[in-house]
Amino acid sequence: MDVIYKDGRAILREAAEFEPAHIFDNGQCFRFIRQADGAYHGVAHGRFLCVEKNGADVSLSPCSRDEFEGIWNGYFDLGRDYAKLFAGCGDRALLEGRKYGQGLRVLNQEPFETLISFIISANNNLGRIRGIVDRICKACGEPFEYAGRTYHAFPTPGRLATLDVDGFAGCGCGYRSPYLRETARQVADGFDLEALRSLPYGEAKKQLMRLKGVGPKVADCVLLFSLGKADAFPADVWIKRVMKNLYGFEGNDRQVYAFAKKKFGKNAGIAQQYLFYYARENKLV
DNA sequence: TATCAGGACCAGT
DNA sequence: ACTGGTCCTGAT
Repeated sequence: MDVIYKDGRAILREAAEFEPAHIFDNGQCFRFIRQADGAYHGVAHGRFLCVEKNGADVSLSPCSRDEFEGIWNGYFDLGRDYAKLFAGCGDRALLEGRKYGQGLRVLNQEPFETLISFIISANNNLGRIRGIVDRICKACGEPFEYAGRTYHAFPTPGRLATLDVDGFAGCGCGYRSPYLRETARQVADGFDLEALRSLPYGEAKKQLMRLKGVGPKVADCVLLFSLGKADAFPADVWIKRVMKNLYGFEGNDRQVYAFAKKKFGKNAGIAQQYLFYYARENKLV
């Protein structure tokens, strides 16, 4: 990946495998919002970032060399060569999905933010999840200024644990409020999310599911989107429909995972993201 | 002990 | 009336 630094920006040259819309509007991330001019504005790692595509180049700003190498390179999973992914897999649906979804990348987000966001995602839709997460950040996330505007970092576990159930409910969390309060408190009290990185997939998933509001689907999302487990395969109602329609496979979460692991290998979770595109293009969902 | 099915559940569109 | 699931309960 060719990167140049200029005027406080990092510019990725000829970034065919980086398409902001496919990255930010696919449901993995809730804090980057499309602006009227097509750029995406968001907050991660306690800082503001503007992401926009200019022709074949991608611009990240503000972004110094240190910020790129220390934060965004990892956040956007730029160490992985997506062009080579599944190239020889021979699976028609997946290759079609790759084509339609080119430029999609699986982010490496912050584990606590991902955990809380996906507890909120249960029985919910993208627009509403964004609203709830935004209100939570405004309620107790650290404020900071950028270009004359105020933004909020995602709350630390300690800060989020100061919200009571009514506080969560006031942000629109509904019946999830007690789950969120309990989970925030558990993490604030020492539940070590980072430690899960070094555990094998199955063990890490079991640990996550001890937290309130975390079932198999939410656990897989946290593992895939924030803990580097590319084989985690979130089995939601949509992907189950895809599995049935494309592969004639039906089963419970565990069976879907086993099938996906066998079929798509160690990057099954990334394959899952592309399969959505195939399904969408073919009006299967 | 493990697995499974069924109902309840906020709130915005 | 619908929603990118989870919790709880009771049954096998």
